[in-house]
Amino acid sequence: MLSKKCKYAIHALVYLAEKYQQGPVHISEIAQKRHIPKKFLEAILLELRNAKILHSKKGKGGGYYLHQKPADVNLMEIIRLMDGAIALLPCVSLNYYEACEECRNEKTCGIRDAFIKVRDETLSILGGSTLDKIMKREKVLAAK
Amino acid sequence: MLSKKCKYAIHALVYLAEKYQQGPVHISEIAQKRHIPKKFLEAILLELRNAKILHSKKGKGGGYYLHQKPADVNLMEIIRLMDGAIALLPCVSLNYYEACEECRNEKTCGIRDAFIKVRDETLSILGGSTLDKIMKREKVLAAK
DNA sequence: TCATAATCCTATAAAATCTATAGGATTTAG
DNA sequence: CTAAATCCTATAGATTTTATAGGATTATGA
Repeated sequence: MLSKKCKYAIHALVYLAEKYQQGPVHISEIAQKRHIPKKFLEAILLELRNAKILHSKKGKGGGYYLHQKPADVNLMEIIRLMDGAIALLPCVSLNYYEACEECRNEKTCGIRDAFIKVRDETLSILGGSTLDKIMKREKVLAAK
Repeated sequence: MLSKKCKYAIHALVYLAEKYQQGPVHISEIAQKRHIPKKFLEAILLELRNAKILHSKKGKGGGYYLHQKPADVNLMEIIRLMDGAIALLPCVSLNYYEACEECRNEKTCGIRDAFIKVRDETLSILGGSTLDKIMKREKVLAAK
């Protein structure tokens, strides 16, 4: 399961994608519209900014806005940033690898195989899910 | 990420699959061979037994053994039992569904789509991963 | 220049979950 | 009847998640 932090991040980014190139958006506005605790959201947006996914403008009239195009931000990178590994086991994680203590020998462990497949399928789907596509999908669903 | 509890369960079940139809196996033996804290493992095996995945024999000469054939136990059911939902969002979970608070309208939420795909692919892979296949895989890898 | 409005930043509180153990009750074999 | 094993409930300890507090910093514009 994704953490609330991660879900908040995704929702906030979709919101900002909808306001792409319309100037900085206040934390308060996003918090209110998406029902996210403001102070928590503040920390999340800061992290997204440090990761160069968002830009910010300080002071009066400031706020947050997308650094990259909505087509260039995908769910895989957001989740990795917020929650860490996407793989279900540390020993099959590409970005957060750790050896499993229970396995005596990783090379002969028959369990990893399935989790490698899950990892690759998951990365493929999430990597292809951009803010752009999510927005388009919302429009399609809203039109029904 | 799977919990340790879940990883322990999988390893214990693979161990018991290797001893299928060879009589009850002591908790202590599994704990020692797979480096799992004994008391923790005890609780896990009890849960697997209550779920009819394992059988047990009490008293002297007792222990645990598989209730079903290794070909009939798969990773999907083990993970669901130990960790709950396999889906990454509660609002796309088949067995542990909950509405997302952030979404105003689930029907028009563009985010769910990708997570439904991830869920289906994951269930397909884990559902097809039986103890039997894991054992066979270990033999193949060990022969290399 | 200065008041105001916003983000920035660190620390920490509160809650929930995960991991592990304690201790005795119960059952069975011999 | 004793020893060896699971059964069961409770709970302690550790870690992670969620959320907030409080002030520092920065930018705008009157």
